[in-house]
Amino acid sequence: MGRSPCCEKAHTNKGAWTKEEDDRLIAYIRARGEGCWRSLPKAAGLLRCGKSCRLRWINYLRPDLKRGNFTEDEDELIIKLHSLLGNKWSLIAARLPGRTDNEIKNYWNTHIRRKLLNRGVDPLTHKQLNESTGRHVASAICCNGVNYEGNKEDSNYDIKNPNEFINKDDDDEMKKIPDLNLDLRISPPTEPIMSSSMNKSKSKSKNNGNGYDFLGLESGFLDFRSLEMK
DNA sequence: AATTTGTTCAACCGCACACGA
DNA sequence: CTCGTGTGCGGTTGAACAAAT
Repeated sequence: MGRSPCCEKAHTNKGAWTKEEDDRLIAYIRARGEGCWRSLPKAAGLLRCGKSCRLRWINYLRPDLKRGNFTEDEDELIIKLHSLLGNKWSLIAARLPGRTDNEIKNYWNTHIRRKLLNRGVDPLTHKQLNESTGRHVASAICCNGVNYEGNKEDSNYDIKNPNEFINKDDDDEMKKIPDLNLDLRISPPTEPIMSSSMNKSKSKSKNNGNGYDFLGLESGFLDFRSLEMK
């Protein structure tokens, strides 16, 4: 019934990784490098499927990961990039050094979405809720399971009259980012950069001087300044 | 102190795509 | 061109923890 499993699941561990498994994976990748995820578990002596190993490495074990809280700048960058790219978490992550798509996705769902709603912005459309259709307003509020009328943090939000939404802190914050024009586009990248960056998976694993070209700072393609405002 | 409810985030799942045979 | 395989992505789940009752 259904598809066959992505890999041999008999005799594979699931759930949280142990310290020992982490150590084995790190040691193996240090010695052999990334790639060949399907065969890696066996070679590394891990009872995990390749996908699980890849995810663990990318999201947690990679040495270039920046752990810890997101900064205000990162928040704003994520919001801006999401308005451009939608739920393309991997593309957004590529522009945030040391952050993973999974981390950003989680952060979006737990923090930023709420933050935007507090500002009266629909996280789906990035438009003011009062500019959205009634359906959008309803979905943004109801489907996120957030009750604004009962939320202390959202005391400035009048659900009956989003036009009246005022938040001094957010107003100050908007002054810090006056260029947050959500009607954005990305200027066409130059050819060689485009080909290297868009040729994602393969080039990524082979671009292995010391890992990834986060932010595209080396290539220049992903430089935030290349985001062009209308 | 015990229980319930809410939140966070690591990990899983299935699909889509790229690529080589 | 088709098919099989490997990889990456985005959505979802659920365990662990925190806060509220």
